Amino acid sequence: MESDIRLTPTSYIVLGLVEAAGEATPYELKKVVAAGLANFWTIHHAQLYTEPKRLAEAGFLNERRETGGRRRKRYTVTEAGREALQEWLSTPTKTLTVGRIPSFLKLALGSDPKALAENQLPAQRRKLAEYEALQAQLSPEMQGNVRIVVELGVEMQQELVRCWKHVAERA
Amino acid sequence: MESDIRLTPTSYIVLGLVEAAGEATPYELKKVVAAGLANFWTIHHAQLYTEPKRLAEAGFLNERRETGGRRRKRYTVTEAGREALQEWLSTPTKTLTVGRIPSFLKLALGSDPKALAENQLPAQRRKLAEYEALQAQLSPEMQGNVRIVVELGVEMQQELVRCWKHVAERA
DNA sequence: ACCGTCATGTAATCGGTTACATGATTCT
DNA sequence: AGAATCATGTAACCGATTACATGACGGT
Repeated sequence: MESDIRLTPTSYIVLGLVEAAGEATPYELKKVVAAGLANFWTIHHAQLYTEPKRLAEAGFLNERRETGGRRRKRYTVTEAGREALQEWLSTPTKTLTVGRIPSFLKLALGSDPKALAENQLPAQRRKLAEYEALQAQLSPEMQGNVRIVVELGVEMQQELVRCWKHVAERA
Repeated sequence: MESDIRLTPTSYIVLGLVEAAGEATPYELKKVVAAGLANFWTIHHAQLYTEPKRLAEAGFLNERRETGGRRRKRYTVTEAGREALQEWLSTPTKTLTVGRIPSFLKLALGSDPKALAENQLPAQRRKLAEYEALQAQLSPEMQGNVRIVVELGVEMQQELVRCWKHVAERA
């Protein structure tokens, strides 16, 4: 019950997903992540095993081991976990910038704008198409914020395409 | 001369900045970073000491120690370093998505959209104003890509503001 | 019964972050 | 001279990434 661990975004992802599922195994989390979150936040399957363990040791999750079959671990959030999550959810974020955009970094470090844009633009367009496809096949009665987040993701991708178009046009 | 280290974005930042400066000490790099790059890529001063050392050991930088005064280390890029940098600069990036956006993550994990937007929007607007101020005071004959990158940064920030406006309006 | 894939983890590594510590300059 | 700040690094920690390894299940 070392309750004083540092909670990272990964922690809140686990807390949030377990909370939403009611109860979950790491593998189930993995599938949920792959189904959407993975599109705008990298998270590796190993973390979905180590992080719940960490959170359980700190008292934010309950860990229960199955007795039969695969004897896998099932997690539920504790009261403390729910509180920590709610507190985080209701606090505005400190970092207000878009994260790291590798292609912009290349530009900043001296890439030839024209050449880079010519490579980047089509790739960026393909990615946008992917996102829009994802958005299209979202079941209409999909509840909650998922729809909104996907929409925002599409908007950001459109903006990226626009950015590279500008660079390309700048001759 | 262990030439087989992994080169991370941080590596290329160091290579690129040293290349641009011709020769530099970690502290000089720190100042250059603070002057611009820091706005869209986090990098800690400790890395500006450890990373050049790593790169020097791998043969991508030359390390020369001052004899007098502070006896600090001055770095220049080697031919190998220049090649590695150029190769990276001319390769299109694999990651085509905007990086991690913490506020979007909160939304995805169940934040109340309305409430979050009301907090996020003004903060996001302030950040945008900062960027625009930075852009305005960019000396007009500032060479190369710096101007472009700052411009793209502003565009992305504007997009973020638009995103949160949409969320807010969605009632 | 066997094989391939799905499922479930652990271990090792490594870069990024936080903390600490000390040596030069500059200012009063 | 002493204080404050600037400059220069090292050390410890820790989370994220990569690799490895094994067990269960479904199909043939």
